[in-house]
Amino acid sequence: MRSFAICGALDTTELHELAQLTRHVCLESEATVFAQANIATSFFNVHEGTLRQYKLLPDSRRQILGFALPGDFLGLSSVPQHEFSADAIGRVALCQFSKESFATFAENRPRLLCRIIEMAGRELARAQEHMVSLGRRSAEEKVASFLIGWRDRLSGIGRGGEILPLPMRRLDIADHLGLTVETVSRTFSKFERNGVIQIFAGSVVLLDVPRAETLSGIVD
Amino acid sequence: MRSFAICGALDTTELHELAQLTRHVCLESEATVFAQANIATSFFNVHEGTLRQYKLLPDSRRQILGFALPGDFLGLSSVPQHEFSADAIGRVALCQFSKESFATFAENRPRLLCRIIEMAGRELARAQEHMVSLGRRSAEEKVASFLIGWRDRLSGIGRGGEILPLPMRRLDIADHLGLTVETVSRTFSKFERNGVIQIFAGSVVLLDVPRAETLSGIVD
DNA sequence: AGGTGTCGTTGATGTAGATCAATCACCGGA
DNA sequence: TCCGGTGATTGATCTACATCAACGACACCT
Repeated sequence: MRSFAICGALDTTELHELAQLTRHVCLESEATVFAQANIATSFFNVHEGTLRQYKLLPDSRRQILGFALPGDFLGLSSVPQHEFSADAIGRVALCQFSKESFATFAENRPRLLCRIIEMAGRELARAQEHMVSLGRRSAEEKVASFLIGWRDRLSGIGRGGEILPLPMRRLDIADHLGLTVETVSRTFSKFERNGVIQIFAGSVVLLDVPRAETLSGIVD
Repeated sequence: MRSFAICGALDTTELHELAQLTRHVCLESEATVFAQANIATSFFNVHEGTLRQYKLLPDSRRQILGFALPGDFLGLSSVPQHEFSADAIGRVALCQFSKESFATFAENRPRLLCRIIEMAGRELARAQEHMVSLGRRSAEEKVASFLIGWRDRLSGIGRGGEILPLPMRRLDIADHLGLTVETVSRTFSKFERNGVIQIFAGSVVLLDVPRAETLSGIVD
């Protein structure tokens, strides 16, 4: 439970009470947590692993909205149906709450509600930053800022380190950045040729962070 | 005050109390409400008019995140600085609250907090839908889905009607959709040629909504 | 009325990234 | 061991949209 990001807003008694409402779920790779347009009956909290959250167009084009990591909240929706789909990249452990019982629990706990607002704000900020990438950055800038952003998120949950794991496939990165696999692959190769990164199976090493930051268009 | 979207969560006494914290502000066209990276000291609620919310890259590329309309909340941020800039498109009337005093007021009013969570969820959903446009839709689809979405938002606040006002300039639409002015203009012209819309200064009429919906890629 | 600035539109041309296609590495199963 | 499937990479070609350029319609000022 200690990885549950909203727990900071709860005391020991409350934590115990919340634990009563929690169901622990483990998912195999590629398993679906929920699908777009399904009725949302549960919230989820990521305990371990990585998920992709995505929307599909009728002709099966896909936009990956983001990747969820431990501590992230899933299914916070203002409408009864899920607005997007979510599935597991590799094995994933989740905490599941019924929407109803969680709502009852949270209803009269302002500190918890404030924490949720704060998390929603953070998520919105990430979405906005991503809109900049999708709308106004070149392929190189998209890939570079993705790598920097991914590294920062991982360090934010204490998973920082020399090697940067990339559990998602190239196609996922492409569908996240509004590019094709080929362009993502070419950009990775180019970065490696230029000594910015080193590519391994399922991970990269950021050899030249300042360079990557420049390429990402964060700095002038 | 009645247009304040969060008011539904308050009783008459509370409304009165909140009114004490409110400062009414009027802005001329092009006036800035707040700028990216400025310290956020206030929340705003749009009372009348339209605003653009945008992020700038160092080289002055711009991504318009969205347009704010009456009832919308501005400045809900998880960090002390504003994450984006906001300025007026035409004359705008706002309600301003100091962040601090609003926080104190909201702190122990769970119903209000829930309302804010709901609004944040709605905003996040809009952002996600927009990511699909930016990442995976063609220029035509972007423009068509923008028109449909704009119409729906206006009807949602009781401003629906035959003619669809577009207070923002073509450049704003371009920076919103990740296109250039020229492409937006060409697409508008094409739609008009094909009898989908009729163009006027500052507005359009949607002549063929089903067609526009098809073009937007919402339907097959 | 003439001058100046902004905005929208249209045309000609260029290019970043998509599409099409082939190859290679890797893995799990027969 | 061979074989089929998936993912990553690279090359050749194509195209949607950007870029560059020009012009017309207004609005505002003097």
